[in-house]
Amino acid sequence: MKQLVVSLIEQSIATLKQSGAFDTDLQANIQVENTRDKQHGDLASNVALTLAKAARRNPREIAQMICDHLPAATEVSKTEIAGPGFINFFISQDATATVLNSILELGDQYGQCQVGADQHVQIEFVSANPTGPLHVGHGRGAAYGASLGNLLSAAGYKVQREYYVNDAGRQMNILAASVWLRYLALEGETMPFPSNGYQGEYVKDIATALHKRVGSNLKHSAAEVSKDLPADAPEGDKEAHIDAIIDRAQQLLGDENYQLLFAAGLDSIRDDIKDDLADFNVTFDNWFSERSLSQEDQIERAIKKLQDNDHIYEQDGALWFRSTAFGDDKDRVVKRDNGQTTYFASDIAYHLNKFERGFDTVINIWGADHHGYITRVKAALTAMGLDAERLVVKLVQFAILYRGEERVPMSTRSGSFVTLRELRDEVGKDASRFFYVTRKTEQHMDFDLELAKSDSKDNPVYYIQYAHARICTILAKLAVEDMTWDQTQGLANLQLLSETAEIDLMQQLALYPEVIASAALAYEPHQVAHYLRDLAGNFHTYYNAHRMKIDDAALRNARLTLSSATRQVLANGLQLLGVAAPERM
RNA sequence: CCCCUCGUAGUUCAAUGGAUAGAAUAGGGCCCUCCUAAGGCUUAGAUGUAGGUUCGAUUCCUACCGAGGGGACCA
Repeated sequence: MKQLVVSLIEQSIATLKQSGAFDTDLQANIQVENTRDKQHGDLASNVALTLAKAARRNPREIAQMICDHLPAATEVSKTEIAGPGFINFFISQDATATVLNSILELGDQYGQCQVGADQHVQIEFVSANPTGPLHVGHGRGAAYGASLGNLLSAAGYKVQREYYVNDAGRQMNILAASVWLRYLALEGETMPFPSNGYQGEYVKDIATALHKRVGSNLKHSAAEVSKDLPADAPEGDKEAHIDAIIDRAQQLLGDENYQLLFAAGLDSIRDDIKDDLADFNVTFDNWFSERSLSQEDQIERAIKKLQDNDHIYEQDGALWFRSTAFGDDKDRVVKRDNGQTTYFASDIAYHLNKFERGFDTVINIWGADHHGYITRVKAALTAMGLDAERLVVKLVQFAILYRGEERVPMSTRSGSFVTLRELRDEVGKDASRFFYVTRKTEQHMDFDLELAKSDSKDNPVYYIQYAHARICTILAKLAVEDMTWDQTQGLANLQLLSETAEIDLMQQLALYPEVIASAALAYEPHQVAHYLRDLAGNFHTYYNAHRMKIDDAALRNARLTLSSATRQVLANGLQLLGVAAPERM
């Protein structure tokens, strides 16, 4: 419809140029937008305002000229000039109602579009360290990434969803050591738990499972383990203390048994995260192991690539990437003087790997605490001869948790956090998903657990689901009143849908494909959430004002057809957000 | 000190540079002999401060104030 109006305006301007009223070289940038206020018609263009300067006339005069020369179109019932020079278009009821044909024909495909043009996009998100269960802080990134993936798919992109498993770093060794100490305790070998170890109950659970499986095979005496360890905090250095325990574990257990221990922690937590996310309706196509990078020499290869391009230098025994040449604040170490590559080096290799897999666009969803990495990662990509523009980093601001007035402190290490699982149990999957994804990612958000738990009516997701369920119930209970719904008859009688509420609802339904395209291009699923809220509101208003189960068969069929189309769009939108569309509530 | 994000009704959030800044909740007042009142109607209420860019700024730029997060040969 927008396209039609644009072309009408184009034709009018062309006519005016031919008649000499406008200069032939006048360039018109024709924008047509949906009006916010129905008094301004259905579509509006500001073209006259933008032409005012070039044409040296006042905007209202130009608008009048354009209106006078618009070709006739049955879809447009009326045009008006308003305000400073807007041209408002009123769309006929007939043209509006045709959207119901599309919706019912396309079903769950309605709203899909091809703005993605089959481009391959990878979305990497969550990627939390597998050192403990996900907490509510991860929930936002999970909800956003999953919804974005669905949205981009609907918009015609080929999407791969990936989780980067940080299974290579020191934190994983700390986890292994933590599991070991809990395991030893089960064997009666107790020693003080390191202040820097992972203290959560889940570590004990992993130890218990491990103990059940391997018996005493990993046992060493507490005296042996704790002999000559550097002091823990507060007297000593907690980092040196935990590192010494890790070294001790590797010495005493040997490589094979240490790997067994390590894998027990990693596998258990990764599987748990996988289940946790699946229950949150978040699934991945690929779980990418950081360790696979070093096993396949990809890190060395990435560093070599930077070296070949002359962006690496040696200083103080370490290898540095000259990222300042690409706008970074300081140069970054990729290989330490002890020969170990840094986390950043893994990141470079990982991103090189991603681009080598042939994605047109690579999207990283990162927590706001990672913003400092954007510049350096993009610098590395550029230095390796890749187009850094193809890496899109979306930062997700933290959700600040409240319990009523009180702020909930969050810390993984101390084990004092609200897990995502607890949130789901308390608030519910649908409400949590919707709550997270209703805000745009840049917005800092307050998450009040008390509010979310205590009274679920405060959450608009139920309002939308309720609209869906209402329609389902109406259709399901027709038989009780000896009534039928004939969709073909309904579509043949769409001209009967002339109430304001009906026209508003149809117009809202017609907007859905635009919302999908717009939300996808902006990477903003929250647009869909807000749209659904509005759509549900339109339906509730309609429902309260007019009856659908009525004796007049023609009108009944038409109204039920409209309701059914509304149900379809609500279901399609909720599906994108990973929220259920219940048939009754 | 430097960098990033954000400041909009009492509260939680919207608003491709456009017309009278929208919802939801909380507060006033109404609507179930009627398809689900988890609903509807109605009323009241907001752009942190100061400049700039222009026909027009919540939106773009600068400074300041306030909130959150970064600034390792840690991951």
